[in-house]
This record gives sequence, structure tokens and C-alpha cells, in this order.
Amino acid sequence: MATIYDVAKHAGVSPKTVSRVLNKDAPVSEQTRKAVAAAMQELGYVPSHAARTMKSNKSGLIGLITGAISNADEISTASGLPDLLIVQGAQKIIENSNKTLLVSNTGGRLDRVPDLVRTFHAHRVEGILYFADYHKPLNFAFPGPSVPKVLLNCFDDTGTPAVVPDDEGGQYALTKSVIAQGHRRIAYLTLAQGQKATSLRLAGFRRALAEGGMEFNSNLVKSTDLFGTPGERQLIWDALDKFFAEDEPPTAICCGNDRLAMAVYSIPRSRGVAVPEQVSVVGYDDHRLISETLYPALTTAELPYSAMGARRASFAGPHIQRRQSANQNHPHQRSG
Amino acid sequence: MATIYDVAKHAGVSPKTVSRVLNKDAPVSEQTRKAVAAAMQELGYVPSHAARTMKSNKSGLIGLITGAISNADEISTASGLPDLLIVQGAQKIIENSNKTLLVSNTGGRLDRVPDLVRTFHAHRVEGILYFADYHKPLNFAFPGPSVPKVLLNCFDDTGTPAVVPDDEGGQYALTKSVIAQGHRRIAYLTLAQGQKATSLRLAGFRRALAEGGMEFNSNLVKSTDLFGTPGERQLIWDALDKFFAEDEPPTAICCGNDRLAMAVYSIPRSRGVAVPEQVSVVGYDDHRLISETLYPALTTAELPYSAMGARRASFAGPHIQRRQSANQNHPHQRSG
DNA sequence: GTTGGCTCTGACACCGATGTCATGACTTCG
DNA sequence: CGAAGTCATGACATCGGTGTCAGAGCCAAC
Repeated sequence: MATIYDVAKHAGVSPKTVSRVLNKDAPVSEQTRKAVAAAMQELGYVPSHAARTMKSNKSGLIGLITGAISNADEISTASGLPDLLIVQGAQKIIENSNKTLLVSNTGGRLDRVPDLVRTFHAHRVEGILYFADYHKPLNFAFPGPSVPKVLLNCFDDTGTPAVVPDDEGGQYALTKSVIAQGHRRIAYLTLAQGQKATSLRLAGFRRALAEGGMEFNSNLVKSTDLFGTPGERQLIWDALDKFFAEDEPPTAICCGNDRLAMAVYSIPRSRGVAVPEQVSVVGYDDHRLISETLYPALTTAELPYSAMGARRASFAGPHIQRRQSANQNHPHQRSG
Repeated sequence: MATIYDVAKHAGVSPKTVSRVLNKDAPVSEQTRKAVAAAMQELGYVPSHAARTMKSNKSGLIGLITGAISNADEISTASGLPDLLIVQGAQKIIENSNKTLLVSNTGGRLDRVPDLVRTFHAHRVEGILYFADYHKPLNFAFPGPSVPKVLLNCFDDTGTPAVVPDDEGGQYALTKSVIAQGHRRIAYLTLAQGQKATSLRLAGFRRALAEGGMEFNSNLVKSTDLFGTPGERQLIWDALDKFFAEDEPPTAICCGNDRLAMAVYSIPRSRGVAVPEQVSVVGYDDHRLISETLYPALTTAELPYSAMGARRASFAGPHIQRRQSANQNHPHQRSG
């Protein structure tokens, strides 16, 4: 790799003058500038970021840690978070501020975090983004010197800036839209108990019901999320059997996530219930919801690089998105 | 940030001795070592990678460029590649060799690549991974000094190491399995014409048919992939109408990707054809296929950091994976 | 006794940029 | 004409590590 000295010698000037041409931070005669530019071109010179970092103590790097990229040794994470959107969202911010993204993942092992953080500090990152695999409180502190941090999909109790999805609001809006379509008996298969998102979404569900003047029926709510493990299917079948055994069976089934919706989708028919004619299956599009709640928020989060350039002009709020797989048509009251 | 000089002063030794403790590259008395370790601990010292890079000209960074992470200004890329798996796969390799991953994306604009590469070179990356958004030939050269490169999902004609999915083999195996389930009339909705993957997969399709002693019927093959744009749905309807108008209509419909399969899924019923009783819909799981063809290959690709540690012991080959959404049950010949 | 070898340590230069300060050439103005 | 100011440039130190070399202290062997 050519250095600034090579360029200087080639152009017949001092290294400092080359530096001035590079940074345009002092007057350089047009003639000299051209000679230097030509030399840089010819030698394929690219300034060393490492050397700059040493002088300025600014690395131009932002670290992203996520446990969501890969879980343990599993390659496929069908149920995983939309990591794509994470990297993508982070990327969007980063590139506008002329930073580069450094990526590490915990591989699902939280105990690796300190090491990853240390590596980041070795690279003198200017900020750290930490993305949790699901919405939850954070119960550990980051080691090492203090750099600006932003928590994504999680939060702590020390006031670290955090961006979290609006689970309550999302489920509220989703449920409202189901009600608006005429449904009056709505069942809900929640996420696993103990998760932050579960209680928040349930709260949103109840708020929407209450606002619609409908009574909350705990018989129509069941937690069936076993993260795709074998027992889950049976749990869902049992739950649906109970639902349909009600005097007034549900005309819509809300699901905690799209995977559950997929799993549910084919079951009613085997019970003699047509989807979507007799019952609608409603998913919860984590991808879209998270991306749309997180992404614009991210761009306005108080990150240290304020020369952030253009901000998104508008924030449309969490969309209610129904996927083809989790179709939801006009309801028909069951006749039998 | 504490420096090696701070640590040295704090421990009452020379910076060089601290360096020796860090790198264990020369004998240090136990007493000194302890004193230095204590000082490092107390000051929260993390060695500067930048300074090391300057001396050694080794940055410990690998650059990953992908156009797949985000396309243009669109956030959501429903039809996008499994970027997650890309970053994940790259990550897996990288972390075993003690490197850190630097990520950039073209945002769908190839003309940005030179700039991204320049940035990577500024960081003195030791290797570059380039992931194309779909399987295709590469028609540009990377600027700047020569570092080891690996092309992913694309290839060039200059012998650059490249890892590409086995489209022909994947479709072949998939089609074989469809045939094994008893299907004799198989339609195929291909990907967009002009794409490398389209012709390769079609070739695999034909090979499987030929091997099964079945005739290739061009009336049962149609390209309907418009990347999810509005006209696509109509195209699919028209194609299916033609298929079902055949004397012997198909009992299975293979689709170029899962998005097409999803789009197709609900249509036959509106034509009075039951899915999956009368016709099966078969997707093509890009995610799994790409991850499983690419990932192990990646780990054995001739990357420069040979101290790569454990290799995957076995490579199961591309699995045929049927998703719940693209169900495929036992075929029944249509009676009408 | 002194020579040689071994262990442990430090002084110094260097990697490739940039900040500080100095300097020479030229212009401007009293 | 000489003092002061501007412009263009270079010498040198510095950032935080590591490679090279030198040297001090200690022990064993001739």
C-alpha cells in the first residue's frame, strides 16, 4: 500500500502538503494540487484510517452487537428476528454520517458480550448498538470505557437510550382493525408468558376490546408459544378446541406472531371450520412492525454523530400489515 | 482511553514490558507480570487496534459488501435474499479467525461499490466478501489494491474465488422428490427470464423429468416473476388458467421461489381446484437452500486466514424443505 | 577469574497520518 | 523603502503500539 510519503515523493512535495490536498484544510496552489492528485491516482493511494485514528482518536466505526443474527449453532432461525432489518436500519444511519458498521454477534451466548465489547473498544468504536433477540429488560452492564450506547429491542434502568417496539400500541391498533371489520368474538393466542411483549400486547388487546365495548373473555386467551418446539402443535390444537367449544365461538383468532398464525392456519378446517369464511386468522407482523417502529426512531435517537444529514421527514406510525399467509377476510357468523 | 504508557507508568515499568505482557512474546518475571496486569485492570486498558494496525499493517478486519441488505430506499425487502444468513455465515467464519466484520451495502446501487471498497481499503481490510443480490455474473472490477476476495452468489471470468448456489442441482433434487411422491404432470412457474438462476433451475427441472421418463411440456412452463409488482398477479392467474385448460392438467405446480408459491397458493381454489387435494404447490426455499449450499462452502472456500479452526465435519447437501405455507401432500389425480 | 549464556528490562526508532510552528516569497500600505 | 500581512510550503513532533538492539544481573563452566 502506498503511503502519504510515497505520494509526496512522487509529486515532489512534502507529506504535509499531500495531507492538505487530502483534507482541504489549508490553501494549496492549483499546480501543486494537480500534481498531488495525479500522484495519488497513479499510486492508487488510499489514506490509512488507522493512522488517522491514532492522531484523532476517532475511528469512524460504530459497533453493532446482536444476539439475533445467529442463535447458538443453528444456522436457520425461522423464528428469529428480522435481523436483516436491524443491520439495514443501523446501516442506514451509519452511512449518512460517514461511519462504518462493525458487526459482532453473541451467537445466543450473553457471556460473550464482554469480549465483543472489548474488541469494539480495541477498534475504538465511537458508539455501540446493542440489539436484543426479543423485547426484554437488560440485566448486565457493558464493560470498558464509556462510549455512547443505544439499546435496541431492550432497555435498562440506568437511563441508557433505548428504542423498543410499541407492543401495546401495535396490538391495540391491530385489534381495533379486526373489530372494525365486524368481529365481535376474538380469541388471542399470546406469545410465551414472562416475556415483556406478551403482557404489553395483551394490554393493547384488552384496551381495544374495552374501547369497542366488548367484554374480555379469558377463555379466549391462551399462551401457546413454545418457540416452535414439538409440543407446541398439540398446545395449539387444544387451545383451538377449547375456543370452538365455547357457546359463541370466535370469528377471529389473533396470534402473537406470524409463526403461530401459520401454525394455526390449517387447523380450523380439520375441525370443520372454514378459513377465512368462518374464522379469520390474524398474525402479528414483527418484521414490519419492528422495522417501522424502530427504524425512524433509530434515526432520531440521540446518537453522538449529529452531522447526521437528512432526517426522515415523516413517521407514519406502526402499520397494520396483514400478510398473505395470515389472511383476514370479512367475517361471517357461524351458523351452527 | 488509557494507553500503554499510562499502564507502564502506573506499574513502574517501561511500555515495552507492558507490550510483552500483552503479547507474551518474551519472558517477563511473574512479579512484573502481576503488577502490569493489575495496572491494566485498574485503568481499564484496552490496546489500540489502530496502533497495532500501523505497525503490523494488519487490521484484523474483513469487509462484506452486499446489495442484498437493502434495496434502494425501500426498507422492507419481502422478496430479498436471506441477508441474515449472509451476515451470519460470514460472521461464523470471521469470528473463528479472530477477525471482525465490516459491513457496507450498496443500497441497490452498483455505482457505490467503488466508494465502499475505498472505505474498506482505508480500514486496510484483509479480505473482501461481495454478495450479489441474486445469482449472476459480475461485470465490474474492484478498484484499489489487490486483497483476497470471494464472490458470493455471483462469479466473474477472471478466476476470482466464487461461491454460488447449485441452482440446477437444487431444482433437480426438488423435482425428483415431487416425482417420487407420484406426480406425473408438473407445471413450473419460473423466475424472471434472463436470470442465471432461471435457466439453471429449469435445466434441473428438465433433467429430473427426463430421468423420471417424463416428457417436457413447454405449455406447463411459464415465467411469471415480476418481483412482486402489480402486474404479476394477473400473469399468474393467466398462467394457471392455461395450465388447467390442458387436457391433462398438472397435479403439482413448482414455483421459482416461495413468494410465487405464496401468491399461487390461493388461486386454484377460485378455479374450483382444491389445494392440496387436487394440486400441490411447491415452493423453492431460497433461504435454506442458499444457506446450506453457501454456508459450508464458504467455510471451505480458500480464504486467506488459514488458521480457520474447526471445519464443519459434514455437509448434508441441499435439503428439500417444504414450508408450511407451500404445502405439498400426496397427489390425487383429478377426476374431472 | 573471567568468559559465555540465559533471563529480564529499557531506550529508541518506526508505522502513516496530522497539528504546530517556522519560513520564504510576494503583496500591500504608510 | 521598510514594516506588516498573506499565501504556500516544509520541518518536526506526536498519536500508541511493536521490532531491534543493547545492557544489567545472575549462574555455570573452563
